[in-house]
Amino acid sequence: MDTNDAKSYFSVRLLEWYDVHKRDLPWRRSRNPYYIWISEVMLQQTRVETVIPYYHRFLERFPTVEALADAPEEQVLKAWEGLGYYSRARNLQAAVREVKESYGGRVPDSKEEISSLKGVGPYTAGAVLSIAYNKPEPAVDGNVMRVLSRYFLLRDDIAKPSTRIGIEKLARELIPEGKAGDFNQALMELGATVCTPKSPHCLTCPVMELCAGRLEGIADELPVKTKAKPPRPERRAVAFIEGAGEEAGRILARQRPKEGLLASMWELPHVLLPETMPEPEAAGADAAAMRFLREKLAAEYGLNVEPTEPMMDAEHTFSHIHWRLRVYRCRFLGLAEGPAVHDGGVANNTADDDGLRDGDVFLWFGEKELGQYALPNVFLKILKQAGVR
DNA sequence: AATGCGGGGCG
DNA sequence: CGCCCAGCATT
Repeated sequence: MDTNDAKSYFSVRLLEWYDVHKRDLPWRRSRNPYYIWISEVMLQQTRVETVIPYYHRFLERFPTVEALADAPEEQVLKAWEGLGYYSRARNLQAAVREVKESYGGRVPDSKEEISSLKGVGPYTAGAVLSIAYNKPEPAVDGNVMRVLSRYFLLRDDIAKPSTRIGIEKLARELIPEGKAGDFNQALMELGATVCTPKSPHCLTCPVMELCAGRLEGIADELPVKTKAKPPRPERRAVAFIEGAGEEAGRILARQRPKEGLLASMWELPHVLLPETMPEPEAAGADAAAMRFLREKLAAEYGLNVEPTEPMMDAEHTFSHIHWRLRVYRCRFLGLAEGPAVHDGGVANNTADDDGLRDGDVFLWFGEKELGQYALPNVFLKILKQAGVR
């Protein structure tokens, strides 16, 4: 069996299979490059079932390049709330604004131009060019690297950037004339539904007969991938601060800095507990944590509270940090006020170890604010469990 | 090349 | 409940 035979067999059988087995997905009902682009950005690191409701809501709110370009960033972030990797939303809007200004609102169809847009890397560029414009460009994501590693028995570590380059070259050679969009989607579809990471369904695979990984009996050991290092643990004390009088029933929230982790998102104020603090189970741990929380919030933000009792625990794992949160109910005493940065908010500028902050914004959160500003899922869950709405 | 950046699903 | 999934930007 010649390698070229294995290649053409793969492409032909895969396309036949896709024609019969492709899922009916919302973004497959259109060739609108803007729609395809939105779906591809949402699908980065995110599974299809999660994306579908976001995709519908996002396009309902921002139906065109123009609409998204002209929207306040705050609304875009809110529409992205819960999807994670929020820089995707920020980059997407920056890119769409560039498309409006420099390309007359038309999503560019050349590799160079589309790749120059913020948040558009090799995968997204190839996906939009092939699916929306049927250009013969590879679109290599994790699915594709897994499928091709198995079929061609590639033992290179897919965690290495150089491996992706090599697989892109291979994928480019596999694209049948005039069928780039369907072929790339077929490759990813196979990875998502048949050639799955664990216990692949080889017996229903359209290319099983010539799959080198299966024939060698090691399909489920491929692809080779070095493991990521485990997230560093952090324990944090969270302040649940209920308003009184005019602010009764509302909770004090803080907007995070414009850059870094969860940029610009809203959250309940919290502080990192030193590793020297006693474990939560230890006697006196809560008393120590509440004292630390009070002192740190005052020093860091000029926020004066009196923690009264532990309310609940929560956990949240990022790829690189693991948060163990303990939420403490607090009595609000006052906030040193600075110039208001956010409409209706209370801003406070304080110096800390890093120098002057760019302005800490606090805001009482009620139903209206919850519907308007974006919070990470972990804080949404805390508020929901506390009965705030 | 290594690291920062969320959230969800599965066995 | 521990483990796995993984594009793009920055450094």
